[in-house]
Amino acid sequence: MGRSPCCDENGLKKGPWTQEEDEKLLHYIQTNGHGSWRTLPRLAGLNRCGKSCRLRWTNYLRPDIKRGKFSQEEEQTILHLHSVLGNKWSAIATHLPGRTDNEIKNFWNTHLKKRLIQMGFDPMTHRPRTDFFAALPQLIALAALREQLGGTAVADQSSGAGAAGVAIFEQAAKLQYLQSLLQSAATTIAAASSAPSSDTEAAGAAALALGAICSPQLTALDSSTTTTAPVSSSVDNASGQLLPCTFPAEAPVSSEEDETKNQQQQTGLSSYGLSCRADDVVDVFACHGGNSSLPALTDLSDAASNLPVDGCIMRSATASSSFGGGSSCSPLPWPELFFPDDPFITDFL
DNA sequence: AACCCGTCCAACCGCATCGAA
DNA sequence: CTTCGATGCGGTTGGACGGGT
Repeated sequence: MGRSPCCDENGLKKGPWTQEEDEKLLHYIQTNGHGSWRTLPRLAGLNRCGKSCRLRWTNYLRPDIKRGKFSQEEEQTILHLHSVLGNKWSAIATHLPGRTDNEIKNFWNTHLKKRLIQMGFDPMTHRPRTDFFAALPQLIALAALREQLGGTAVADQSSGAGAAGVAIFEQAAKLQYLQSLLQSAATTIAAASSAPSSDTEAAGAAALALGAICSPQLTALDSSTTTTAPVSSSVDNASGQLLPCTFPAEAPVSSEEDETKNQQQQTGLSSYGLSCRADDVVDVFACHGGNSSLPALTDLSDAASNLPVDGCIMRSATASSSFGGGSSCSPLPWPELFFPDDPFITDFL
C-alpha cells in the first residue's frame, strides 16, 4: 500500500490556494479533465501535489458546488443519513447534490453534533446519552455532604434550635443538593463527547430527562421551524422507557409505520424523520418550549409546575409507565428513574 | 483600541481501499 | 497471490473572523 509522498518532501506548496492557482487548476480541468491527479499539477503548471489539487477541485472549484447555508431539508437529510450511515461523509454527500463531504462533515461537527449533545442525544448513536453514571462520584460526594448537613441539623436541634428552623434548614439543603444534582448531570451530558452504550437504559433515560429539564440552552435542531425528531429513538423497546424530546404525535402511528420504526429500532438507529411527515412527530422544540429551561430551584413546587406539562417530558409520562403514566403527572417526571428504592432519593420527593 | 475567546471552514495528514502489473 | 501506485475517505489542524469585554 503505497502512500502519496508528502508535499513538503518534494518542495511543493501547501496552504491556502491563490486565485492564480485556482484559475490554473480550473482551466486545466475544464479543458482536459483531471485525468491522473498525480500528473495533473505538472501538466497544469502547479507547484502542488495531486492530492491537494484534487481536494481543491472537489471541495471548492467544482462548478456544481452549492454554497451558502444548509437548508432545513438538507439538515434533516444529514441527520437521517448520519443516523443510518454514521460518519460516512462521502456517502451522505451523494444524497446532497452540490454539497461536499468536507462541507457536510464541517457542518455536522460545528452545528448538528452540538445540538444533538445539547438535546441529550449521543451524536454517534443518535440515541439518548448513557453516561449519567459519569456524574455518580459527584452524587456520592453530595450525598455525603447531605449527611453532614443532616448531622448538623440534629446538632442544632439538640442545641435548642426550633423544629421549624431545622425543617427550613433541611429543605434548603435538599434544594441545594437538587440544584447540584441537576447541574452536574446537565454538565455531564453537555460536556462529554461520547459515551459507551453499555450503561443501563434507565441511567440513559434519567440522564436525558435531566438534560432536558436542566439545560437552559436546550434548543431545537432548528429553533425557527418545526423540526422532525428521532421518533424511533424516543422509545426503547427493550425497556419500554420513553425519552423526552421525540415522540409520536397524538394520532396513533399506523402499523406500517410501526414496522418501519421497529426495524429501525432493531438496528439501534434512529430516524430523523426524513420519511416522516412533519405532522407525524411532535415538534421537538415545542416539547421544550419557552419554559423548558431550568426550573426555579428555589421552589420545588414552582419548578414542577413550570415543567412543560404538555411537552414531551410530560407526554412521555403519559405514553409510558416510566413516569407514572396517565394524565396525572408526577410533579417531577424523573424521580422514578433515580434509584427508586434509595431512601435518600425518596426522602427528597 | 486592544485583547481574548469561541466559531467556522479550508486544507492537510495518514490510513484504507482499489485495481493494475 | 503479492506488490505497489493512485485515489478516496475521515479525522484533525490552524488561520481567519467576529463578538464580547
